[in-house]
Amino acid sequence: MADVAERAGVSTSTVSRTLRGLSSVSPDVRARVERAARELNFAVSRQASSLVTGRTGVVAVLVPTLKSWFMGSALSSLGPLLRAADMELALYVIPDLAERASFFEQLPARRNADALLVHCFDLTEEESARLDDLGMPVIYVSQHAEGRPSVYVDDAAGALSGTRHLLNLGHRRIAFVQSPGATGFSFSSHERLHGYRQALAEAGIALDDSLVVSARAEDKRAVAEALGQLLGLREPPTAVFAEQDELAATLITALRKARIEVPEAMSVLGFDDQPLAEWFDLTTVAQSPSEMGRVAGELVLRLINDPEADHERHIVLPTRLIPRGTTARPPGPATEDENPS
Amino acid sequence: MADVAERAGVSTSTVSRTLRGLSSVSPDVRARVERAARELNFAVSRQASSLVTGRTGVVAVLVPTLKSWFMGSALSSLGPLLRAADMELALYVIPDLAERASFFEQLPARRNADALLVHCFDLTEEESARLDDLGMPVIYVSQHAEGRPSVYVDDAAGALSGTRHLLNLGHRRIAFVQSPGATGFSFSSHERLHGYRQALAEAGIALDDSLVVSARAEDKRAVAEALGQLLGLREPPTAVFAEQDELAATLITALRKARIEVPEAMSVLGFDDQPLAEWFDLTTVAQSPSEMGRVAGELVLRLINDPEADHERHIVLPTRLIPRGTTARPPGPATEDENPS
DNA sequence: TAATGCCGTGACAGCGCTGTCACAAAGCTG
DNA sequence: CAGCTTTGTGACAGCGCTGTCACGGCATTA
Repeated sequence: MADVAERAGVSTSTVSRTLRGLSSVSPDVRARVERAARELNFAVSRQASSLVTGRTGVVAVLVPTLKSWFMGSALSSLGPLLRAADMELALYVIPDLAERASFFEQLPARRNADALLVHCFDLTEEESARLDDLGMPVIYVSQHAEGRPSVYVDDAAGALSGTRHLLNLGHRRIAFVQSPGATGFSFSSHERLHGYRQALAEAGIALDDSLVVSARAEDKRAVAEALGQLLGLREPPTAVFAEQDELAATLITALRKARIEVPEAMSVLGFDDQPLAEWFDLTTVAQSPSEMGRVAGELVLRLINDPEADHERHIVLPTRLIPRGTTARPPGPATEDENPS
Repeated sequence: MADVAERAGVSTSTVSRTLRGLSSVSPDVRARVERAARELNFAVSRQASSLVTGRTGVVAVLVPTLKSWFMGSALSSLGPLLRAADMELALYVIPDLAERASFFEQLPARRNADALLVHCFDLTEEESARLDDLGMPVIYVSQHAEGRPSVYVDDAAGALSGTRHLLNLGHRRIAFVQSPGATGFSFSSHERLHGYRQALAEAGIALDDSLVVSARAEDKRAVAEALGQLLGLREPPTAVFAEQDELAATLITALRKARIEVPEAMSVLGFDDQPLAEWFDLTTVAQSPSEMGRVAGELVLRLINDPEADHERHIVLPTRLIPRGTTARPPGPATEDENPS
């Protein structure tokens, strides 16, 4: 910076002011400084300025993985947004519980970021409490954190409308398939199940726990077994609501293999609307992770600029039902069932 | 840090030495300092230390998007590796040409990282030259950069073995479908085409340019049209080699719609082995982006630690052919064709 | 016993910026 | 035209660390 100052014939103070875009610099000095900076290929050192300002210009982002469509989309919209605000994005990929423990042990983001964005982790209260002590805004994305700023999709409402759609088609026996993660069922999982149950209750249909089964989405064998449980019931379902599209796709594959036509003999409904859904022509409840990334990014920038302000703490995003080809009226005399007693 | 020093009854120098793990600290002092640091919830400020050491502890990573399976997998393996080496990962998502121009204009990574990892961009020579001036190691991932360190998959060899597989099955009319990106055909694209041609040449089959068509993978209509070109030939192909799995999946969908059985009437071969391939039971040439991320991460760490060392500049990763259900012998009296004159 | 070397520790400057204050010059006001 | 404000600029301390150097104490050697 001293070099630039010398070349432009001004003090380093003035160079600093110019490069930060402060207004109290006369136009010709500004021009001289900018030229000098360009000629010398100069860029301010973030390290040095953050040392004095106390702001790092970094947003730390915690994600469990980047392999999922969801994370990829969220970060793909978050990234450019932060860059436009002249912020860096420090990424922490925490793939398993061991890494997670070591992360919370060291908390490497501690003094090295202005805010933290935590994606989809379903943290324990203890973990959240540690993050509270970080001394920076922490935003929970795609999960609900009591009393802390968070951005998430309205899973319950989505599942509610999805289930209603199946009911409206005439289905009365509707199964729900859940997928547990490494630390049990996620918050989203619970909410979606809740929405499903609410829709059934609303329609006056008694809950039947044998219609709710679970299997890890990645484990095709387990999914097939879960399907088997449903097919072996005295009164099997005519529709299956899968908590995630991937699960739905696996179910469809298994159903086809068993020569059970989708949607003629069995309707399948997904949740997410990831690219796979289109390949499978899957009716699904869409959420938009890129929208979520954008909203979370905007919130984080607001919180950095005034952490005290009374921002909306919980931003809940809507879902949309996308009708495609895997749902239809149930087999049999559905017309008569449509106006139940 | 002063607080820790006071609490432990030592100087800040000693605290610094302890926390950096230098050996010249007596065991009991080390224990005292570590306890004090833990009790005060202290972590060193990277900004401050990088100011004096000149090393930022950051690896900047440039990616075009994170929505692709490829990027997600690469970063998912890179992330934990860098964290294990106590490095931060600064992510720059550059989705379009405008962002790209502005990135190269500002070069925000300039003094804020120790190394730069550039993924899949097919940079112009001018852009690469700018990066050379950055004063830090720059590693090109999944692309070939003349005279600069890079990590990429052996696309030509992969396409060669893929095409050979089709030839071995008895196919003689084999089409190749390419997908152009925003800046034309990628390096990989060219290499794969090259491998395809080489296999044909090797088998003594004359190249027929009408068998090489192109369509953007995302544009299903365009892919269908490209397929139409092939089907409208006087002597249509019996197999199609798609440059990417997504393209292959779109082709399969279009073929099914046209009631052309895969693989009975037409074999389809992909390239990538992304999750979609398994859903489509697609025979494909597999590459491993997570392996690539790992290798790139190791290389970057080596280059940071001694930039002058004579490291292997180009790391070429192998591909593997994954036989699945979308390739078969060509229709008709293939047995006779198998030993061509 | 004196000379020598090594080990563990502390003092202190300085990394590259920014914020504060001081100050000169120019523009107002009555 | 004196006295005020406003504007643009420079000097300088200090952010939180680390690297260097100096120094006291102990072990080793002649």
